[in-house]
Amino acid sequence: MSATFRHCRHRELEALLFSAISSASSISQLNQAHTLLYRLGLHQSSYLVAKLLRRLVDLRSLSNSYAFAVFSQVPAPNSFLWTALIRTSAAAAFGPPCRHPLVLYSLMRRALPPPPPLSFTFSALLKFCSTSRSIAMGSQLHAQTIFIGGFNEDLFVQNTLIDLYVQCGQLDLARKVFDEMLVRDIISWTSLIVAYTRHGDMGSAEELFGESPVKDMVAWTAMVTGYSQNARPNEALAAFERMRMAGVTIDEVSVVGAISACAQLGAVKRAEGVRQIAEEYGFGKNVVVGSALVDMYAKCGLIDEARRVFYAMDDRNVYTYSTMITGLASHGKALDAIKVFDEMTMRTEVKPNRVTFIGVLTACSHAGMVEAGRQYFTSMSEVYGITPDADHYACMVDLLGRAGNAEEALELARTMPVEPNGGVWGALLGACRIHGKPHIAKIAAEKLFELEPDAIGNYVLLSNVYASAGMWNEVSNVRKLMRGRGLRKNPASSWMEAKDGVVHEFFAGDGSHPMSREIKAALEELIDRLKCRGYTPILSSIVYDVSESEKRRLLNGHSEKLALAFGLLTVDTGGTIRIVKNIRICEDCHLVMCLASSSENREIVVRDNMRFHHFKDGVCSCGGFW
DNA sequence: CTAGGGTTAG
Repeated sequence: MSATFRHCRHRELEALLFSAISSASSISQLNQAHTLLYRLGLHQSSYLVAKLLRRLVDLRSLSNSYAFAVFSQVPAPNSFLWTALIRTSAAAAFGPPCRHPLVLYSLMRRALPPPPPLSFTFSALLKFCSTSRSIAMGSQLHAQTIFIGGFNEDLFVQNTLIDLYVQCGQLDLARKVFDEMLVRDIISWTSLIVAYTRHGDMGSAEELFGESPVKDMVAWTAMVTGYSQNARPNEALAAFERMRMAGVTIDEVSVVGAISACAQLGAVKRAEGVRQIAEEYGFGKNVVVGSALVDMYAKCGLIDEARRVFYAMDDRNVYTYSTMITGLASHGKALDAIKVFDEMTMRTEVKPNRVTFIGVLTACSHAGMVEAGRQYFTSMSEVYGITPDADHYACMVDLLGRAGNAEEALELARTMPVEPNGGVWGALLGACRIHGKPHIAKIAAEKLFELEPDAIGNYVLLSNVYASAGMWNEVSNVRKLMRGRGLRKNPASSWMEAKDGVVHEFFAGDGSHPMSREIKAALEELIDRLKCRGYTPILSSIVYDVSESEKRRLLNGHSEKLALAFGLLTVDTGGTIRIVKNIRICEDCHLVMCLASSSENREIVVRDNMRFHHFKDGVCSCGGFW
């Protein structure tokens, strides 16, 4: 009777302490729980100590000596406790007195009577190999699993094997494990689907997704994010829509892929729709969702809405701040970007990272703030301990070159302590496009043709520099080079979202749009009105050696002008015309937008591949820096 | 226990 009672009390106490450990949210609370265990004589319980170790891993406050000390107090650790210790050691950078997970495993095998090894212990070892990318150790363990009875049907073991090979970049081996599995669950399918999406192989991902017998929220989300991360925003949104149609519930993670797809499209109506869904479910409070929304609004041209979301957030981390800074930079609001950076560094605990500095440096560059840019560049290593990499040097080359100092930019590219990448030479070539330095452009382009032989834009840029300088022989040489390498231009296009959310895309000189005739007429009328106000076409924007009248004809066929005319015809009076372009806006179109913004009394926002241009009352927010 | 997340220069 009293034994039963004592037993009951013991069980109750154990349950109480178990929940105390589970709810510990800091290392000091965990310490208190441990002290309690000690006082009550329960520090020898494998069950409770194993929970303690697992909580230690969850809290990421890993102290291996502490873990080992706690473990050592248990006289007869069972296999659960051993496994927890292995996990602790696998999660940390192990050092004395902690041992390597495999060593612990052999100690465990020696300490315990020889039972068949537990699958979850083995999974913990495999997981360790997977996180530490130890393919050699992992495949040895894999070989062992083959001889252990039941492991070929054990989902934990098999799924961890898939993960191991995926993490080590061995997709074929992961697929082999998957194909040979006797039983598969949704996790096996999804692991492999995600592996394909991360390798950019959406075809295989689609195939697997189609074949998988069950599709849950995570699997659907994997497809949505897969499309989004592979720059296929329309398909991402379509998948998101199908997912909701199929009645699958969504969570914070599911909406992020859709939000990021809207950011890529720059389509405001779609964006508002997805935002509404996110808010309906109350996901807006989540840091990741919030950061994605900030990015989405910034990339859709609604920088003030991005700012509102940013300031309404409760938690902001380095992603949130970097996104806001980069967003402001792309809209040419350098001072605001710097203000956000200062808020972050002076009033919060959030530490800037390398991406944050890329944002700050581009902000300076896009506003011509050379001295401020130099100071931030110096401070990043001296104050924040971040060593500038090639991307940061690219920003500096851009900063100097854009401001008209191509010689110093070239000098920096030549003397920088890390190997210059395509970004560095590309920034230099871009500077030459603005300031016309054919001899420097040639140096930059030669490096680029080696580093990025297939990047068509570099050839076009060089040929443009030569064309502006009237060096038609060199222009034709560049064109020959392009042809010789079998490169063809990505068609330039501009697109615009209509009132109903449908996206209309325009190509240069293209007459396939249903309203094509009206658009052409409206454009001609507009150009005539602008000419009365002193507009002269900038013929040098056409880089072909053709007659002047042909140049005029080509200029008026530019896709952004077609989109502008479509906007003037369809956007309500007083509404902002928002155009997205896949390449940089040309000088003539830039001028036309400026003039049209005042003559038509319209705000026009153009997102090109680099940044935003806000045209209002005849001026552009870029201040001529683009 | 094992699957899905946001920022990057020309």
